[in-house]
Amino acid sequence: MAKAICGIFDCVRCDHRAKGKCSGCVLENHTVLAEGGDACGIYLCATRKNIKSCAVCRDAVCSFTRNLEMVCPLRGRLEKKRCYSRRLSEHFDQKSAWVRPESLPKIPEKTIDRLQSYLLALNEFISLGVANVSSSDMSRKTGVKDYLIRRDLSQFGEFGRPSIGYDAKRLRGCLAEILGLGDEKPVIWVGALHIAAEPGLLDRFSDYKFRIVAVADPNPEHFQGQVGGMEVVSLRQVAEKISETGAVGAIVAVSDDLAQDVTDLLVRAGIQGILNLAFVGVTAPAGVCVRNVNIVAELLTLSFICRRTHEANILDQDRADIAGPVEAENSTLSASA
Amino acid sequence: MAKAICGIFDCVRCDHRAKGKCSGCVLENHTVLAEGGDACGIYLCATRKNIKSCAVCRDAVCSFTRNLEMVCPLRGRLEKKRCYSRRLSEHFDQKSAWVRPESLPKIPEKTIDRLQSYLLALNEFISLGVANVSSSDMSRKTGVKDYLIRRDLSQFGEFGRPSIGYDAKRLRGCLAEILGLGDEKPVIWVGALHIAAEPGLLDRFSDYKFRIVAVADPNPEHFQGQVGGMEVVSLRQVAEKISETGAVGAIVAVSDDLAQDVTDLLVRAGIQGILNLAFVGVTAPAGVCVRNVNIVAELLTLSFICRRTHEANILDQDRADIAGPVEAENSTLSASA
DNA sequence: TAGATTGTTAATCGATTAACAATC
DNA sequence: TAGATTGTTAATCGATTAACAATC
Repeated sequence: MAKAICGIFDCVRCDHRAKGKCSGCVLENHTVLAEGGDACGIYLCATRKNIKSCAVCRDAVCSFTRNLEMVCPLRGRLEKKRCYSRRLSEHFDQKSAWVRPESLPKIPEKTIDRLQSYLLALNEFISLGVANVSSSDMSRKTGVKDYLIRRDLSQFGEFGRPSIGYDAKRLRGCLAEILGLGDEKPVIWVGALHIAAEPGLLDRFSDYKFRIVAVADPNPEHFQGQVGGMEVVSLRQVAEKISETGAVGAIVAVSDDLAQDVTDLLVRAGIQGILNLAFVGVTAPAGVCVRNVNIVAELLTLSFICRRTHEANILDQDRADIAGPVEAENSTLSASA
Repeated sequence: MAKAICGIFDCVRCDHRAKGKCSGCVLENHTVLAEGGDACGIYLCATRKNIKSCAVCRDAVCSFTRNLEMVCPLRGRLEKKRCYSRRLSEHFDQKSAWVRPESLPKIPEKTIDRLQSYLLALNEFISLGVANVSSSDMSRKTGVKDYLIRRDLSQFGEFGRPSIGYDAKRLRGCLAEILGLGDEKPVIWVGALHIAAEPGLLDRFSDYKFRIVAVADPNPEHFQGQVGGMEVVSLRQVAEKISETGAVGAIVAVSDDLAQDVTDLLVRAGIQGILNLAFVGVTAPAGVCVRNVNIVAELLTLSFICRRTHEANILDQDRADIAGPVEAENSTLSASA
């Protein structure tokens, strides 16, 4: 029986390996084992993704230990057995050895949004031929404070090296991995108008590995049953189409009055995430993620902020005027008493 | 000389009246004085908008005092004069008499977003014929906690009555006022593709008093110089068109590579707020508000959240499995030692 | 070794939640 | 008066900022 390459677990007999995935892996390790020989998925995952490994790589300190608990949920179990504990402590530093997180740490949405801007910045740096970037380099490009960048990144692992910074290409790879840019994400688009108008739209989404696998519309006949080379099905066929294509996400771009009905339909058909582009918000039961991108709402918020900034400026000006020329008092105002 | 109707200020001689607006008014009082007779703008504003007034309305306690400082920036000045202080304290309760806010309180964007959902909820209640709604009614409809609704609203004034709730129509009016739904907001649209595709789009914006006063495009010839009954001008003519139409806001719906250039162009032309719909973010100098509505970014964030929820569930399941059948240990795993 | 830069721990800030006095 | 509901004050929570030890 082949010994596991990492020297700690007998991965060959691990049922997680048999399942072809490491359940807790935040780095979407789902397909690694399918290709592997005798090496365990954790090792393959770590090296493939350029993440420092523990027992194999040459780095003196394993920087992956902090996340190992996530990568393999069996670890906590092994540590409690005396026969394994010695080997474990040989390979992993003590501070994280007995920590067992109750659940995956919650990542705020704001952080995710920022990760995306880091990715864009890295693309620029790489196209400029920069090999290493520091958090302050990225801060200048993105406008996000350097310590916040470091803090955001450190939630997912240790990607940088003190005094050197981050390897731009490696970090880009890791961010793409974290954001799931590498995986195909099958999506159904409901409401064919936008696609009909902008033929290149589907391709633009596929750049980010969102593959529009189906298009539906309340009135497929308006489009002669097809747009951009794709069949347009009716709302009645949506559920069937979803199970056929395996779509997990949906973009809802129908009229305001249909938005909620279409959402309900999609939820019943088992869609897990919905992006709603109508001018009204929609809701879904717990377990289904919904994001409402309401352009009118954004515009209203924008207009509110503009107006308020404007008024605050005028108010400040008035205050300055009053504080300044005191003698002007009598000329501009008198009491009614 | 006409005495001011509120009995406190001699508004007729107030230079703010001459200017035709009350600078600090959060309720967009800018046009009130133009129509008024001898009554001061503050009084007109308060009654017209159904906000409780102080010296004229019959309510024993003036609930508007908290905001009066904002409404008329001259108040603080008058209070410091002994001859006015008695009259002031007759009309306004003591607790707010000497408070002088340094600036307009900052309203978080999240609050603005919520105000819009309150407005939608109120519309529903009103269409159902409901006259009074409590914060818990609204909470049920919007999903926002009742105390948060009350807190949000109280930042703009006192709109409710204890034990009765909020007058639905009145509150709707106030919210519309606060959000600036009553005012025409002239906007220029750059990138004609969306409009060409969706002929009714401009009308949908005008429902919220966003009036698209001009349309520009990098290639106006693609549209034979017009879409939806509007002339399409080239990017070169944008600045001219903006000053001609008085557009204060802009919607940028051009290709990713042009988005930043168009933004810069608009900023130079004096636009105050920009809504960017490209798949990349744009930046503008301080003083210009920018909102990036990046659909791909939203979709990525959505997909991240879905995936993470999914993985957290699996992890929990695994933990439950491990905690449960201990005897299964030897059958699924063995050590390599 | 000195300077630079990371990842982490402690302090601050802001938003939400809870509690409650005031009011109808 | 009792019950309901507001607007506000205090407590909690979470995110950002600052400070710094560890590392290269």
